[in-house]
Amino acid sequence: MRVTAEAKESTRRKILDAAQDLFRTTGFEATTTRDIAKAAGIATGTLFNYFPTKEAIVTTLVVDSHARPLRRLANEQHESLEEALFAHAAAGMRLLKPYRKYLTPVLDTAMSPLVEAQRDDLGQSLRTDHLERVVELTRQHELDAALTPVALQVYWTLYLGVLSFWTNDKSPKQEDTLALLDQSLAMFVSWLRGGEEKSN
Amino acid sequence: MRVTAEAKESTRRKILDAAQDLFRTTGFEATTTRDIAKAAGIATGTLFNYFPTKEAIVTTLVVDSHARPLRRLANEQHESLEEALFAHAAAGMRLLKPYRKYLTPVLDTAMSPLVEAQRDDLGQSLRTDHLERVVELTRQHELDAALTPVALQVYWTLYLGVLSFWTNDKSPKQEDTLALLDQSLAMFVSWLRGGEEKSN
DNA sequence: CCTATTATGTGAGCACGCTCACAATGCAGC
DNA sequence: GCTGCATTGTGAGCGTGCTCACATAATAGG
Repeated sequence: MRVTAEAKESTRRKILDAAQDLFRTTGFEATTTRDIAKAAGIATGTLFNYFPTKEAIVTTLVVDSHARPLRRLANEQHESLEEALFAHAAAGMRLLKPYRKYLTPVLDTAMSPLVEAQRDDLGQSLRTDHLERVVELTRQHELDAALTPVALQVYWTLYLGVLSFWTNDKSPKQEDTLALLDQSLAMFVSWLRGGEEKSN
Repeated sequence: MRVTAEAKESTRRKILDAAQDLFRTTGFEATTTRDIAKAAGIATGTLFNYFPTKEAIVTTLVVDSHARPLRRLANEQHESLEEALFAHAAAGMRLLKPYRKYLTPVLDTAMSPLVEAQRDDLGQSLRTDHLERVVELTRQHELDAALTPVALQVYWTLYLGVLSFWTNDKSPKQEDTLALLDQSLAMFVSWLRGGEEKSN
């Protein structure tokens, strides 16, 4: 069961490579599953032996890009929580950058604000990993008491809003997106501080 | 050209009624355009003479529900801006309530956070009308200086996040959604206040 | 080695949203 | 009324994403 396993992995890679290539050049929606199969040199049926849906392919591409978890810059101390969260979000977006143009299907499903909406648990890790780090950073700034489930829900909504905006950002270096991110996080953090004061 | 016009309007209504009925009982995705056509007593081709896409049908249902603009409670004065915005959003959701279960396609397209993503201008009014009232209320509380385009973008993101959550809210009376709305607006308004202070 | 069993590949075919060439219908000008 | 034009209705058919009954290939047991 070694030849088989290798062949299987090779087929999987061929699909992902072909898909990535086509998505980049032709776009997600304009690319047909038949196109991907042909480019990978397999039958359409085979493609669906490896991925349950077309979306699962693009989601896998995105998730795989997060496999090597950005070394967390050791513990590069950021002055403020804003700065730390900004750096964190920006790092996530750096990983997502190659997929920016066809991120929409991933946002709609795998990263949906609704936990219950997760069709598969493929994208689950994107959300939980990101949020875990948010919790960690918040704790470092001793504001974690304010991080209720609702607060996390609000954070994720804001982050998705930023990503969604980013998808179509026409400004030269997407600086509009960074501005939106900055404002969103400033609002979020100052809200956390407010909640904390009350509870003290 | 009277008989014709009447007939046309009648067909349009038959489609909308049939669609609303089927969406409610069967759900948006499980309902086929062929089903709608059959229920309306027309051919599938005819259906697409009236609505360009299946989504346009559900969007039309939602937009039509906003046709009779909620009388604005005269000018029922709310103590705080939070309360006013909460009442405004809650009023919007009261209108949307019949469509809660199949609101997702509308959120994804017509109400998308990306203005550029609007395929047609059908849902445009949903966004602009809602935001106009937000501007108006904010002005009444003399905080409109802080209402930058970015701030409006943030507001709309938060509102969509609440609606998206609402879509799947399993809590008995959707009180979780109201809590989320409350928190989101509190955060937003206190952020506006902060921005205002600086600019004064 | 040969056979039985399991894993993988295949493409015709399904149901869907939507289109288009054409048929039926309604109405104006005579 | 009849004819000609415009408007509305029709359903076979297209291209999707995806499925399934089956073919093929690879491994394990003897």
